[in-house]
This record gives sequence, structure tokens and C-alpha cells, in this order.
Amino acid sequence: MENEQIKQAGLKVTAPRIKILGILERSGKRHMSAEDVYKELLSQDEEIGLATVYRVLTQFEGAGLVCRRHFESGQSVFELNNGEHHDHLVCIKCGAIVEFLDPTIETRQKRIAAEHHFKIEDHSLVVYGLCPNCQGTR
Amino acid sequence: MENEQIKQAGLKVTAPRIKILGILERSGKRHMSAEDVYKELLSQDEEIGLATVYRVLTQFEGAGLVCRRHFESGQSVFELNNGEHHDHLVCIKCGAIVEFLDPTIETRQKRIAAEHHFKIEDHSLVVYGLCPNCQGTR
DNA sequence: TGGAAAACTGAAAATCTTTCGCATCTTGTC
DNA sequence: GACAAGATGCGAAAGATTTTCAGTTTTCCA
Ligand SMILES: [Mn+2]
Ligand SMILES: [Mn+2]
Ligand SMILES: [Zn+2]
Ligand SMILES: [Zn+2]
Repeated sequence: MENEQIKQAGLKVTAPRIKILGILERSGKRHMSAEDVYKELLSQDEEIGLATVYRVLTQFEGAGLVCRRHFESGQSVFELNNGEHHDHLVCIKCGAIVEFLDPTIETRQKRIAAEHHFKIEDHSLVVYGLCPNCQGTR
Repeated sequence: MENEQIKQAGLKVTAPRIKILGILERSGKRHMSAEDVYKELLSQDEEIGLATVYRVLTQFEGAGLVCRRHFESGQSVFELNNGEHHDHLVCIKCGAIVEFLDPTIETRQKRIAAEHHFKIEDHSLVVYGLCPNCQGTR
């Protein structure tokens, strides 16, 4: 359970960490902002401050338990790291997110970095658009 | 000169706008944050407030004169819009930026959006890594 | 198990970047 | 030149995230 993952990540097992990891695993939403997590905690009558949520999410990120994403919404969103990289398709109207992985794109990126003698470290690809549900309306 | 571009963009020709556009055109750096532009103005003894810099850059963006980018640095950077879309390779150590355009990637993105029935609106691809100069050191 | 060191926590204050409110100027037009 | 519409500068405010700090909690080992 959570305790093990936290311990293996090299972090002390504390109530806030267990609770927050549990929320990320079971809340339904795969991509959550710190605020989202905080609200979920509140709704469960947990006494955990927002600063702690930020702190824990950042630690989880450092430990590789979660990935932080910067979509153009002003706030970071976090998702459990399942070990496999992927990119995102984001609906600019309703916020719906579709994950995808395109080997061709991944390959081209590596080639481009190599051509410019860059040692690639990471990348972020986000495609913004309107999801099927949001295309009719305005 | 600047006056014409500003006028054609449908904006009144004012001193701050002329000065800021001039800086974007002649400052050497192609990608500048609002703060960068502001500092440059200060160094030229211009009495232009930071709020005005943000305002003007946002207006320029709306008018299509500049593009706003969100690299993971916390602040937006702006660059003159030369009409051609491109993506970026960013050095995580020194901040060096290389621009590139890969038709294959562009095509794949469109296909992926189509497969998910998304009406693509925009996209952001940034590859982070170490530039040639920054690879030796730590 | 006992207890101290190390790590962690919540709340409040501090940062940082960006935007607002508004009184005061400018610009474009007649 | 006179005027309305639009811009500017300034300080305050906002929103997201981080830091500080004093009081807990967890770990670890005797
Ligand atoms: Mn994802
Ligand atoms: Mn560019
Ligand atoms: Zn949608
Ligand atoms: Zn570099």
C-alpha cells in the first residue's frame, strides 16, 4: 500500500503523505492541481494545509512518484508516474485530457536534439484543441 | 519602421509601444521576458512602467506582432512573430534556445488530434536538454 | 522500550509574476 | 487647437507557490 511506496521513495511515512498519495491513486481524476488535492482533503475532513500539499507533491515529484505538468492554465497539475512517458491533448474549453504516445515524434525529437548537439533531458508536448463534445457549442 | 507596424496592427502609435517594439527588434535576444524588456528600457533611461510593458506585450500578442511562450521558467517569454510557427530546444543550464521546425512532427500531431476527434487549435513542443557548451561542466 | 536527533507539519508571512484601478496624459480626428 | 477615445504610470491586489518558524512526529539505536 501507500506506506511502502513512500518508504521506498526514501521519505518518512507520515499521515499527510499517505493521505495525499491515496487521493492521487483513488480520486478518479488522473491530473490534479495542488488545489484539487487540497479540496479533496477538505472534503474528507483532513487537517492538512495547502502548503503541505505543495510540499508533499514536490517531494513526490523529486522521488519520482508523480509527474508535474505545466499546461497553460497558470497552475501545475500532477499525475501518478506510471513509469511510461506520454504527451497530452488538452481541450481548451472543458479541460478534458487525452494522453498519447507517438514513437515517431519521440524519435524525431531525439534526432533534432542530436543534430543540434543537445543532450536531451526531457520534453513537453501539449496539443491544445476542442474535444468532440466542445466542438458544437461556442 | 516601428510606427507603421504598430499602426497596421490597429494600435495607437505611442512612445512605449515604439520603444518596446524597437527593443524586441534590436536587442540581440530573440526571446525576452517582460522583465528583460523592462530592464532594457531602464538601461536606456526610459520612464516606462513594468505594468505598461506587460500591457503592451499582451496587446502586441493580440495583434499578432509577437508570440508568447511558456517555457518552464515561471515567466512568459516573448518573441517577434515572423509568421512561421516553430518549436524550441532549451538548455536547462544556460537558457540557450534553438528553434526548429519538423514537418514530420507537425503532421503526426495533426493525425493524433484527428484520431481523437479533437479540433486542433495550437500546440507547444519544448525539448529540454544541455547545449553543447553546458555538457562538460556540472 | 526510551529518548534524542532528524525530519516533518500547519499557519502565516514572504515571493514572484502578472493584472487592476484610477487619476492623469496622449493620440488621432475635425 | 479642442475633444473623446484610448494609453500610461503608479501603487495596490491577485494568484500560485515557497519559505519561515515553532511546535510535532517519525526513526533509529542503545
Ligand atoms: Mn498524463
Ligand atoms: Mn522562438
Ligand atoms: Zn472539451
Ligand atoms: Zn547551455
